Amino acid sequence: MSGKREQTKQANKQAILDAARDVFVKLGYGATTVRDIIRATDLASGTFYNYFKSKEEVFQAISDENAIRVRPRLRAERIRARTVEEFISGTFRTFFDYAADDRRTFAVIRRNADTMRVRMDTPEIIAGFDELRADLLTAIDAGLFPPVDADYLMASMVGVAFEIAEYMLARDPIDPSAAADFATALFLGGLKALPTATISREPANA
Amino acid sequence: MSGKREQTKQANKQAILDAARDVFVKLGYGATTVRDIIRATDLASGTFYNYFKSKEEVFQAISDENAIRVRPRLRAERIRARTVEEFISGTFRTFFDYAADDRRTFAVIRRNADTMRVRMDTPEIIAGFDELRADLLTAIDAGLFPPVDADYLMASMVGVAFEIAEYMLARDPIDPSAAADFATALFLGGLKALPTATISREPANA
Amino acid sequence: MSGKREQTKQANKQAILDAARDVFVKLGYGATTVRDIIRATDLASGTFYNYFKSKEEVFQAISDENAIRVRPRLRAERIRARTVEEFISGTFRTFFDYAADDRRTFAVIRRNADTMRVRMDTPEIIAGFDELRADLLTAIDAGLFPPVDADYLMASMVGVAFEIAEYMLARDPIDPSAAADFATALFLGGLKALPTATISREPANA
Amino acid sequence: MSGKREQTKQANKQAILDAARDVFVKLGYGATTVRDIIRATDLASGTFYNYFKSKEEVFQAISDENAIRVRPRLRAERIRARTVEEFISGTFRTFFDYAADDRRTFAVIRRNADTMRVRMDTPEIIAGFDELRADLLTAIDAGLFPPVDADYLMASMVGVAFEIAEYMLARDPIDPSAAADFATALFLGGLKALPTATISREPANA
DNA sequence: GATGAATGAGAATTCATTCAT
DNA sequence: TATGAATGAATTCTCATTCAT
Repeated sequence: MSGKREQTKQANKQAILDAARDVFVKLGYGATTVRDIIRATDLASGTFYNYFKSKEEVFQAISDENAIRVRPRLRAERIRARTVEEFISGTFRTFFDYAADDRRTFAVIRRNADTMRVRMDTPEIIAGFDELRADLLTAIDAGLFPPVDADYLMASMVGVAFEIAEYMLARDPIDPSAAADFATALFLGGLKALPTATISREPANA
Repeated sequence: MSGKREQTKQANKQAILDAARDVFVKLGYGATTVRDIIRATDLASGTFYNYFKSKEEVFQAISDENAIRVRPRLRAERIRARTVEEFISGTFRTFFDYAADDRRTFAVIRRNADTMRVRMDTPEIIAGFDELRADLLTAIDAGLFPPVDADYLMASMVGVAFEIAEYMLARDPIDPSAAADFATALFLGGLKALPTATISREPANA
Repeated sequence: MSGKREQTKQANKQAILDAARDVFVKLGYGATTVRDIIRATDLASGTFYNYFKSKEEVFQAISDENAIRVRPRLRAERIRARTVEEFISGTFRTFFDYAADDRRTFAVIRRNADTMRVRMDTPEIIAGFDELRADLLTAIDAGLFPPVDADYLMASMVGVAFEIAEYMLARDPIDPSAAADFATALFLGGLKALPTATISREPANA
Repeated sequence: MSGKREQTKQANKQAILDAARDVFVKLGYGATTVRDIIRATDLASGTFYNYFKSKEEVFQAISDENAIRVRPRLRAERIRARTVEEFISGTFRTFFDYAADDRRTFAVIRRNADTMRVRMDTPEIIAGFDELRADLLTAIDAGLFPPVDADYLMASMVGVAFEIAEYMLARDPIDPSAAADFATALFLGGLKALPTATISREPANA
């Protein structure tokens, strides 16, 4: 299971994943072909099929790899939360920290092409949304949250998280903490609770 | 200008757009080919190219058509707004009404493929985001809004609008008013201002 | 036959021929399409077919137009010739003068593309070759020429004329007289009769 | 390097070249499509593109293959030449021998289509012209030739060689020796040095 | 398992030509 | 006659996938 053979196998698989991530970011998912991915490795075309069935599968593997990495952290934050504040701020903080850390992979699912902007949610990511929803329901049951529409609340958190992340990553320096503060304040107190800022007139370009 | 010739041209162009919208919804943008679109019309393959250069162009035409239709309405709402409440609620109400009305087109840009969920923002849509941002800045200048981070606030509104719309459209009956109330309350007062609801345990499937 | 209608017809036909000549020179015969020719006029595509059946026909019309223009001159020179010298020098002189005058059209049949060099002989041009051959036979019969292989002599004259013309047109200034002198001397006395020249080491690039 | 794989590759490439040559001769370069070439092999369409990018590339490969074969022979003749006679006669003799030997390939670059006659010179052929020009300059420097216009002399030899070859190949029997004698005599002594012949009144049809 | 050439279905696109206006 | 959009056959070319080595 961990002989030399096994090592090569792992190395090949990883080489494909790494190459694919780069190519997806560069060309976009739609325009990427299996050939493009292979060309970005030093493997032969046939070898690809020893590891993946299609570019879809590679894409999911990359995307899942990350969802799987961040989901448990998000869960842990929410389970540990004793107050609404902790639930909300823990979730956003973890998410933005992760997005900042792993922004190359983030770029795979959230791509700004020449003209179009695309966001792709894989099953694993969507499962993360369901998890959030379930945790919200649990929190409502526990009396932590008022009995609000859990779908819409989940949707709101997801929408704010992904959309702000986009603009956060376009800034220099990248400041996940500020992003988390903003989102948290919004959810806890609405507009009037938001941190005030020096306003920039530059056009946003995420 | 309105001879039989001109009429036929308009009809053909519209036939392609209609067919394309259907095919995009059915197969997803990525999987759709120009051939698929042509096959869904009763036109000859060459005719497609008299009107569009590629499926990208058709997609943009469809997407833009709608952005162009809803953007002025959104602007009007925001310009008319005399209070924060009007600004926020007017924006969401208009957006969700539009999404409910034109949900077929909405499905084109926000599509649930076999497994993946994709959202695509065309330049025209993105221009709508910039417009919102500009209006927020104006409102801040006018003292209507506190001086908050306009990019993040715009991002939050966009994220919440698109994400809630998704779940709203999955419900029966579709209730844009409730969606608008939810989003508005969130932005005006945060979580504790949200309308309470009878909680459904069914999994959300947007 | 010469009403306004007739004038327009002639003008249209000429417009097509002119445009075609330009396009043939620019793109080469092979790469040129009927659409390219039409685009270079301000006529509609259908109009083309009122005048020509295909690009082949246009090409031939252009090529023939010229062959028809120069062939009688060549004939006249040869018929008038009372000596071998007059026959040879008259032929070359007329040919090179024509090539220099009408070099734009000459470029249509003798094109230097990026990499390849192409020469195309239309039936009208080939008929000109046959005419030369016939005149040579007449001259042999008349005792003007020795009884040599008329085909090969004709071929030699044609080969020398077209090939030298190529290089002549690449020079600045273009000197048809020098070209004619060279070719004439070669045919009358061979190498040792050739005019001596200051030798240029620059690579020839015809 | 010479496994079964490598053998198959060579065989496939050659099969394409052979098929292409046949098709070019049959249909003419202009009318030939990549499909035509593929159809003339028993390979799959995609295979063509493993070896060549376009019909242009195949054409050049065929044409170059031959230019490369004959050029060294021509050079050798000219370098070995100790007199003008040897230079001229060696060049023509070698050229006409080659044309007679390899007349199938010769037909590719000098083709009589339905109506038009086309001659195409690829870069490799043109390089052969430059080589001749360089050798002429060397010979002039060496005092072998008088200081004549090397471009025009080269052009004359090329023109005569290709044009006579055309008619030579149309005869039965094909007699490269006679062709060489004719061309050599022309260049050495002009018209009056040409071999006399029994005159045929049949129209030449090259 | 790795290789990489062969495969051939099928996608995009062009283009000559027609024909209703 | 002129127009120019529609036509659809035909062509180029790509690409996922297979399979002999």
